[in-house]
Amino acid sequence: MEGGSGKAVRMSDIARAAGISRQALYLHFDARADLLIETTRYMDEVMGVGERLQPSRQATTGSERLSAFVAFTGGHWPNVQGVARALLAMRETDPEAEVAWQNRMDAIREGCQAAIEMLASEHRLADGWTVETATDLLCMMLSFESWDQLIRRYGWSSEDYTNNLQRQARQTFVKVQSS
Amino acid sequence: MEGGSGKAVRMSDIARAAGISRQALYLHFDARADLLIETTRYMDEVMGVGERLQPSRQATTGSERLSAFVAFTGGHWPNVQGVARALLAMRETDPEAEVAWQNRMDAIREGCQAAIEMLASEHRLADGWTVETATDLLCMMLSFESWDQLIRRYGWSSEDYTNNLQRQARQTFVKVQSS
DNA sequence: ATGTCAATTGACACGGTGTCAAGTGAAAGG
DNA sequence: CCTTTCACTTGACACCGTGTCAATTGACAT
Repeated sequence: MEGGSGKAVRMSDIARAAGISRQALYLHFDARADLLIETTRYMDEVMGVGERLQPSRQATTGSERLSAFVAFTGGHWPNVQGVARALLAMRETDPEAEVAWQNRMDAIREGCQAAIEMLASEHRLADGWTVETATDLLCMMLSFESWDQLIRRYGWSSEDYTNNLQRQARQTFVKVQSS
Repeated sequence: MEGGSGKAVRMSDIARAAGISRQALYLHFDARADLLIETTRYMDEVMGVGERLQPSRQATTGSERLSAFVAFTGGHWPNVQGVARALLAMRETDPEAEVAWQNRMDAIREGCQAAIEMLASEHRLADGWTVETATDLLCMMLSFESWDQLIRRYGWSSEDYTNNLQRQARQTFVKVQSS
C-alpha cells in the first residue's frame, strides 16, 4: 500500500502527486506536520484499524491476545510506513510531529498493555516482570523502528516478522505452564 | 558524557562549541556527514570500545556472552547518543550518513552473532531459531533506537535496561537446561 | 451581475548547508 | 629580516525546502 522508497518526501512531491500546486496544500494543512498527522488519522480510518484489532480484543487468553496483537502490528506498519518514516524524521526538529508520533505510540501501547494485563490477571506473566516493565519492552519490540529494521535491513518477510516476534513475546512474557 | 538535549545540532553550534568559525569546520571535514562519522570513530577510540568488549569476548559460555554483550550496549549507547541521533536523522536524506550508520550497526551485529553462534555451538540455542534469525532479532533488541525508546520514552535507568534485556535475551534464545 | 470559494502563479523571507575569495596573524626557515 | 606557508577569519553568495503573501482565474450559486 506504500512504497518505502528511498528519498524524503517534499511538500512539492505530495502536491504533484495530488495534482495540485504546492501552495494549495497550505490551504488545507497548516504545515507539513499537520498534513502528516491528518494522513495517519485518515489511513487508520480507511484501513479499518478498528476491525483489524478485533482478533486481539476477542482473544480469550492473554497468550492469544499477545500473539494477535503482534500480528496486528505486522499487518499495520507496512500500510503506514511512508508517513511513519516522514513523521519520525521530523520528530527531532518539529515538536508538533513529536507529539503526533507520541499519540500513535500511546495507541499501540494500550494494545500492549491490554495483552500484558490479561496475562498478569491469569497469573501467567513470567517471573521478573511488572506489568509496566513488560509493557514497555513489548512496546519496544513492536515499535515501527523495530519493524523497519527487521523488514528493510534484514529482509524479513511479514510472516517471518509475525512468527518470530510471536515466539519471542511468548517465550519472554508467558510463564511456562506449571500444573 | 553526552546531553541528549532536544534540538538538532547545527554546524554553527559545533563551530561555536569548538571556538572556531563555521566555515573552518569545512577545512577539516568535507561535509556534515563526514564530521559525524569521524566523531563516532574518534569516540570509539577514546572510550576504549575494545576494552569494554573484553567481558563479552572472554565469556566462557554462550549465555554469559549474551549477557555481557547486552551490558556492553547498555554502557555504549549513552556515550554516543548525541552523534548517533544526529547521524540517524540524516540517514533518510544523506546516503553517506546511511552507509556510516550501517557500518556501526554491522559492528554491533558481529557481537550479536558471536554470542548466538556460541550458544548454537553449545546446542543451547532455543528451538525455532536459526543463527541468522536470532542474530537479526537480538540486533533489533540492542539497537540504538530500542535503547533510546526505553531510556528516553519510558524512563528506564541503565540498570533497568541491562537487567531486563538480559532476562529477555536469556528467555528468548537460551534453551532451558534439559539434563 | 455578484459574491464566494478553491485553486493558480509568482514572488519572497527564513534557516541551514556548502562554497568561494580576500584578508590576517603567527610560526618556520632561508 | 623577509618570505612562505598554514590555519583561520570575515563576508558574501548559491541552493534547497518550508512557509507566507498578493493578485488573478474560473466555476458555481443566487
